[in-house]
Amino acid sequence: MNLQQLHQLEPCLWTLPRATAEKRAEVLLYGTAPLLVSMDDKVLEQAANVAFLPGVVGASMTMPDAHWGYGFPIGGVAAFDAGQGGVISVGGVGFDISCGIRCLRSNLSLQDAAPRFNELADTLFHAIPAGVGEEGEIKVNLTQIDQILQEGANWAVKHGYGNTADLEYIEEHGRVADAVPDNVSELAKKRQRGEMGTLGSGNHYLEVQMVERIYDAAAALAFGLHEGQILISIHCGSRGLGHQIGTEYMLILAKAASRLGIRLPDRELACAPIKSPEGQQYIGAMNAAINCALANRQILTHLTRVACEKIFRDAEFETLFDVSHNTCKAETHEVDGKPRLLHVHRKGATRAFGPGHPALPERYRKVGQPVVIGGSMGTGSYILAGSSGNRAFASASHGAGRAMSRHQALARWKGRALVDELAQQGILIRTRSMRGVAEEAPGAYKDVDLVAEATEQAGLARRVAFLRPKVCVKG
DNA sequence: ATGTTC
Repeated sequence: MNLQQLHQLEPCLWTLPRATAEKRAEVLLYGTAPLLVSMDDKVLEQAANVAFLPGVVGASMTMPDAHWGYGFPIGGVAAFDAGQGGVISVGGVGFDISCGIRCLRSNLSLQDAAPRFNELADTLFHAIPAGVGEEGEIKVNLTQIDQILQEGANWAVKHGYGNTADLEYIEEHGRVADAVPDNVSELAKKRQRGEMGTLGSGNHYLEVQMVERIYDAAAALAFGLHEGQILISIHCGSRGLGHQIGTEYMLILAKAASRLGIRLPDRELACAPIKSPEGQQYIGAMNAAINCALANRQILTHLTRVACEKIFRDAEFETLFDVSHNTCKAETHEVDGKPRLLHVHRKGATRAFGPGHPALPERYRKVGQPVVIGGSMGTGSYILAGSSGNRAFASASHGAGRAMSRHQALARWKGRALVDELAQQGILIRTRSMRGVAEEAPGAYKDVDLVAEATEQAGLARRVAFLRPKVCVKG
């Protein structure tokens, strides 16, 4: 991205100046100059396109890890006011609805665990179904799917996957309201029958990590983190069901936009007014998919515990938090001094409520919401805490963010060589797809350290801990 | 991201 066309407002905040006659909202890009320079021009173009959508409030924004996505940039945040013709967009949520990260903290130290990492890697690889279309041993029927879409992680706990303590540390306590299973097609539901408790593919993973560095002692204490501690992070989403909903509603919302005469700067921005029948229908289906993803991560949490207990008999894994980073949520935010109910699209962006937010579990309320920046394979991840100040409608970065396409990565790296290289660095990879590993090469991503640093400098969230990967089951 | 070109 060429920075000449931008105006720098702060060290980590940039804007695209408006032409006088132009009727669009502001465009705000969070990040350092080097991160922005490394981004494709498409990111700016897409963020500017979003600023033209009806009812956008404040600004169309991008996080420091942004990259080119379908319609909206990944790492994009935009809020809409239903009362002002605001829209809901499939591309603003993403196809992997409620993709996110479940983070578990353990009572194991690196010293305890390291001698058995090989065995742990094999056991987790065996216990966690991963790969495109891969099904697990758990089969559910369509009636049960409807219950899952309604009850989210609560359904999983009720059926023996994990415990009620987990629920307190999931966004919305594991279940979002206003899910409408009837708005989800039978095909979407059928695709999901064998995919509950599966990891999926692409950038999804299960990683065993060690807390290598603490940045904020008070927040680390609240989050139950200390140096040398073993954590497990599970990155996955709503699998076939969410993807099928995205595919179907892309068409439905495109037709609605055309029927209502909404002019789209890019056809990939298919959207409908929040108040329209199609908009409401999608919101009901999307919420159902969020519950599906929350249930999926809850089941995976259980499978992870069972696998770990085979190796470490006294191991305990508590849910630190579960963040979603592909959602649209109705939230109240203060705009020009007045509270307003807004539909906040976060696509490849994490909700990051600051200290004192009433939605946070009591244990974390003083320090802010745990935010996870999942790094690329083998580089490391960060846990942060939401900052006060409510910047970007309380949002933060979600990962390292791609720096090159999957295609480019395939041309440049070989999966087998990467696995060997990472093993030399003490990182054990288990995968069914060497092609997937090549696509996910660490070099195909931005530097996660720079993303985390910029996230903090931009005032979006503050760093609490750095996690070093040890074992990675790759989707 | 995705029963990876229904």
